[in-house]
Amino acid sequence: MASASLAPNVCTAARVRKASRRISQIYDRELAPHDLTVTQFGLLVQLRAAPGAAIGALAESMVMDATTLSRNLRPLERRGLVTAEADKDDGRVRKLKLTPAGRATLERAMAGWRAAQDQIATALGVDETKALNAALDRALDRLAG
Amino acid sequence: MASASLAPNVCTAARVRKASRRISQIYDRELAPHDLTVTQFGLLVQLRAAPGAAIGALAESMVMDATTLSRNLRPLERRGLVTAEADKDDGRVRKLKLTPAGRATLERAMAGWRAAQDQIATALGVDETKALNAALDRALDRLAG
DNA sequence: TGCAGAAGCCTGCATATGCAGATATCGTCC
DNA sequence: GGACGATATCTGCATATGCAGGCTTCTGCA
Repeated sequence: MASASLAPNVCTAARVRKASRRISQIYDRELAPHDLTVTQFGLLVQLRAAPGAAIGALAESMVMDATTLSRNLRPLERRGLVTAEADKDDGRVRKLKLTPAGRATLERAMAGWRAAQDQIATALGVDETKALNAALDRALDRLAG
Repeated sequence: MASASLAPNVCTAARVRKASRRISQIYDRELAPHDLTVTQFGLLVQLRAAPGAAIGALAESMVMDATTLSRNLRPLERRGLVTAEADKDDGRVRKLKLTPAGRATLERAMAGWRAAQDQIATALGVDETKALNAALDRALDRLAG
């Protein structure tokens, strides 16, 4: 019988973390010529889709701690790709927006993103990629917390 | 037709990174009472399975940069859970081993790991969990590089 | 033997991640 | 109007992650 010491062989965390590292590497390398990490690219995409979002709401939608997001924004603000101005109605809230430079950088970086996405699709196959995406979506939905 | 601006909606990186954050959080919280992160727990498990492993080989098996692994070992060495001694035959190599304290810590932490694993299995269901694990394994295999 | 290239590991740099706790603001209840 | 709890964000701390570049050691070939 399988002993308890073999248990970590079925560890979901080990797998998803490995996959995250590997896949992040692929995207990071394609995005590097555009001076963006995959994290930063994702933030810009989110902000383009939801201009004026607050940090807390954005953090929740990205399944990320608000403090992490707050700090991840720092390099983008410093480079002038994102601005954060106080909400008129609620002094606690910082409303995030893409600057024109941020929008332009995102446009250019899209080519790198597509290249990375193609690498994944080529390696896994289109169907397997879709299946993986769907499985991850289901997991995220069920683990929402 | 779907415009290019919607493309990131099908981004595999965003999904796997979100899932990694969420799942890591679950494991980290269960392992925290044992003073281990999920990364550290994983390292101890690997070293128990492959005593005397070198950093490079271990890094490759964990799909992790060798420099990252090197630094991740630091807290474990400092706490006396892991030792690294020079290889007799090759002065470049550091052979990693679990100390008795490391082994004992791992034993105790196994309960936390099981609790986290149970949370995943309960939320996703056993079949879905197996399917997700299998999909991640396939992806890691195809993306090996 | 000696040297050139490879291999293994490290440091420096920058970002990524989350928890605990602090601060400021808002809303509400009295 | 003021106190109190809730909310939004930030700081301090520690670990996690990978790239560029450097040092030491090994290996193979001349």
